[in-house]
Amino acid sequence: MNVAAQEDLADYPDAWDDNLEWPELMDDVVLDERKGSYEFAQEEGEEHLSIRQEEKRGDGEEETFAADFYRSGTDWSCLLPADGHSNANNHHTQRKLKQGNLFDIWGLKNSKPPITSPPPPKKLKTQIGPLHSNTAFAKSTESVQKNRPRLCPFYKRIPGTPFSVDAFRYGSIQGCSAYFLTHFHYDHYGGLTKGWSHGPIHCTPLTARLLKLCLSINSSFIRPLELDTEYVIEEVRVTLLEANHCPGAALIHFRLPTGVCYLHTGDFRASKLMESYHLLLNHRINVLYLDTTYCNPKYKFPSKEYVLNYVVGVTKEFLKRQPKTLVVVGAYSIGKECVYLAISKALGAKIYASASRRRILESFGSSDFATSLCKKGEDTLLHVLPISSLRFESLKNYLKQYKNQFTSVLAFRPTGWTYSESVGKQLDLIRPNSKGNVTIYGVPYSEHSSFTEMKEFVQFLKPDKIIPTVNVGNPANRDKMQSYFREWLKG
DNA sequence: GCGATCAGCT
DNA sequence: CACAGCTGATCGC
Repeated sequence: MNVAAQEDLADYPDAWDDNLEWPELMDDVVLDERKGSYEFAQEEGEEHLSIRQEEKRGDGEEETFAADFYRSGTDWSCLLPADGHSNANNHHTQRKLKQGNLFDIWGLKNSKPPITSPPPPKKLKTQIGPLHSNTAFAKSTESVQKNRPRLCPFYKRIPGTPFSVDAFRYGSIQGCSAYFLTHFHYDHYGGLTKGWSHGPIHCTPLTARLLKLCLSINSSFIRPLELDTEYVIEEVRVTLLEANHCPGAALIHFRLPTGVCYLHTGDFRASKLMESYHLLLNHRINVLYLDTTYCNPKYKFPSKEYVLNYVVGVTKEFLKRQPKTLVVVGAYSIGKECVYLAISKALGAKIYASASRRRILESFGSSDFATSLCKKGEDTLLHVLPISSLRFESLKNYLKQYKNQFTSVLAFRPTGWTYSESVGKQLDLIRPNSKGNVTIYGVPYSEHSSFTEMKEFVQFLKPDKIIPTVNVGNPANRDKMQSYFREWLKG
């Protein structure tokens, strides 16, 4: 998930009212009138304007994100089309499009020319006036003045429970006595520091180890929960399920004493295997908190296996032509390990990783890493590096360290990004970017669901209600996603 | 001086 | 736009 998107939502008044009372699931909802004044920065003024318009549309009734979802019940059609969206759309056409072209990143030939747009308005620091001063979140006036106050967005709380999910950046959350962490990625654990003392953190045993290893979280606040095991926490039955994301990532299934069931996907890549999870087969999900990272049909990518095959094939071919090649795989802290494991197994090569990365990989407790990691770069042709170092200049310099053994670099940048309608599964169309003796392949290895995978998962699950947790920062996006959900679940 | 946080960047 | 951060600057202690 993206931090900026979260921030966008954090700016969305309704989404972070800590005092928001959770409505009964299917009841009509009238949310409290928002109080407090806002001074919106120039920077995000347009966004806020569109939000405010949205709030005000209708006959004096509030039309907010939370209200939309909680009013909707099982009837998707009651989500009214927005009148005020021309504004939002305008805003988007004006937004700067400075994204690197993904065709370039993947080295695809049929690169579209970049869309030109007028330069964005100058950014100004956001300043928000006294806001939610009646909540536990209103920090000292100075910090409120200087930093935007951050209140837990409503979609990070589980109604009818004292639980929050992936919400550590908001200090002590009022009414929250158990904090859940779906997986160990910064945008989900952000805010956790070794001084954490706001309540117990529930997560998988692997994530628990990383909390201690990397963040020095006090063990007394960590509650490891085994996968596929039901725990009763605060009278709620809680079960973690494998999420097919990064190591230790879990879906969280909540079953309340009332029988109401929630599924929070955290970040996940939906798969057919999940359709055999007993909990998902046997209990109707009332609300699905869905990782909507790629909730757009333009996001298509092949299966992981397909991409791994491709990577191994490219590597073998390359080594035939250039036997003295150093193979580099880019990676974040955790995730995408399969890319270098696949190469390692195919070539029978050890994997070099920095000491800090080895500590993390070894903590996974997997026999794969126990046997395949090595401590010295000279001992193998296969290295894992931070994905940020996969640039020509950096790799050229890196190669110099090993100039006695290697004369060229073949690097893979696994990314979930794609927006190609035409490429789809045609990995043959991927072309590397080369400069001198450094070759970089961007490959579509994703640890989030493709649009189709997401759709099939939702259609299998048939939840009463879906709350997207990603890309919810602007109304147009939310409406678009809701219309997909409606389409998927109709009939 | 240190850790935490933030804007900007990829 | 977004992945999941990283970097360097700034803030608070």
